[in-house]
Amino acid sequence: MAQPSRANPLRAPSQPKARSGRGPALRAPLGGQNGVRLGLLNDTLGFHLRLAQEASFVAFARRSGTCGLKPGHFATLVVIHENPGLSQTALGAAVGRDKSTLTPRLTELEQRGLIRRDRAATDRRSYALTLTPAGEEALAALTAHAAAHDEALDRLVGAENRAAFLDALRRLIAGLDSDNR
Amino acid sequence: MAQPSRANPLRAPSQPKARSGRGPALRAPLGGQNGVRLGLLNDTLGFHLRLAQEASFVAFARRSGTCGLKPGHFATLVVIHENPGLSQTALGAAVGRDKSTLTPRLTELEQRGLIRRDRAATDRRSYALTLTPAGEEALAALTAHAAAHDEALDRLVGAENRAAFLDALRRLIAGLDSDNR
DNA sequence: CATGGATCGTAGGATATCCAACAATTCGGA
DNA sequence: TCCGAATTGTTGGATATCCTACGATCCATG
Repeated sequence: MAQPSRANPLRAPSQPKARSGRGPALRAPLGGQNGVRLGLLNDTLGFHLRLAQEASFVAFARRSGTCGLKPGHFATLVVIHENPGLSQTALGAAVGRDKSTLTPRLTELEQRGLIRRDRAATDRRSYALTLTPAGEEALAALTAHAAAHDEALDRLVGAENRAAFLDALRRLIAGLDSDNR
Repeated sequence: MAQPSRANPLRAPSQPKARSGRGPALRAPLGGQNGVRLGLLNDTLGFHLRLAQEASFVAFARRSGTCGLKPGHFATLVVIHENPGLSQTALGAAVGRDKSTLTPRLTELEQRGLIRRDRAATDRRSYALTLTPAGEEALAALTAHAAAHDEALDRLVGAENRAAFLDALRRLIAGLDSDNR
């Protein structure tokens, strides 16, 4: 049976129409606050995990973009800072990216003068990654953005829930990671 | 100052070496359980959100792959099932994907006979999406996988924490989404 | 000290995703 | 009624990511 399709909340978001046309396009509210029913999805951890992560990613990108660096660069710089001399493979394992994904990212960071890739003396296959002074500066700037970002997340999660929330995420990571290999 | 690099836990994961070489490659534990320090990342919601989401995605993909469908297909089918006749744009808004991303996905689902795209009578620009009987069957199979998956997530999060965890995710989605546009 | 298996970083191919631009269509005002 | 603005789905270009394959290198075992 075909939908009556009159005053049908399912057809198109049909925004209030008034927009001061700046930037890309207004995105419709996610998670089915449109009048679109999500059914099973409504009570599913996995789906909400995805939406929350993507929203967080975009929000962080908006902040960090002001200094010409994207979210992926942040984790990269932090880990190099914390572990000077580590290899690309080890870096990838730590930040959760394939080593082949890091190749162009590190090339770019090197060309921008933020990191150094020295051939490791003890193993000439690998590079020893370090931050340059400029890299440390960039990291400091990014760190400020990251702090502000995580504060925003904290406010949404609620300070009293933060620890439990983070623990739950850690359990998911540890538990699923052991499955995923 | 160059790293001494002897007994240096930062160089390479250097797995226990014994592997029964099957499948792709063993992935090193994420989240810096390698001996690699994560520094700031260690206490950051955003970073853990990303790792948890990706792990969940991969885990679900492994389940759903057994019936030839990927995670993205699940949300698509659920929402069409719940909202027969909706448009591609409305679907995209609900599942959090750009309409142009859905074009090839819907084309594929249509070719596999799982959905129908009828031109909407009232608006000939848009399609009215519905599930075919085969699509309903596929959805049923996927739903079983999804249920098992979310049970696995529930176990890791802890039944007593589930509601609070989900609420926190919802607050993040709602709060960040309003920023991200 | 040879040699085969493991590991390093890179290159290439495949996918998924976004945004911008487009033709077709709809809709709201003059 | 007519026209400009908005919307629909598609296309094309740009990224980010993964996996596989590869040459170079390392290392454990003979």
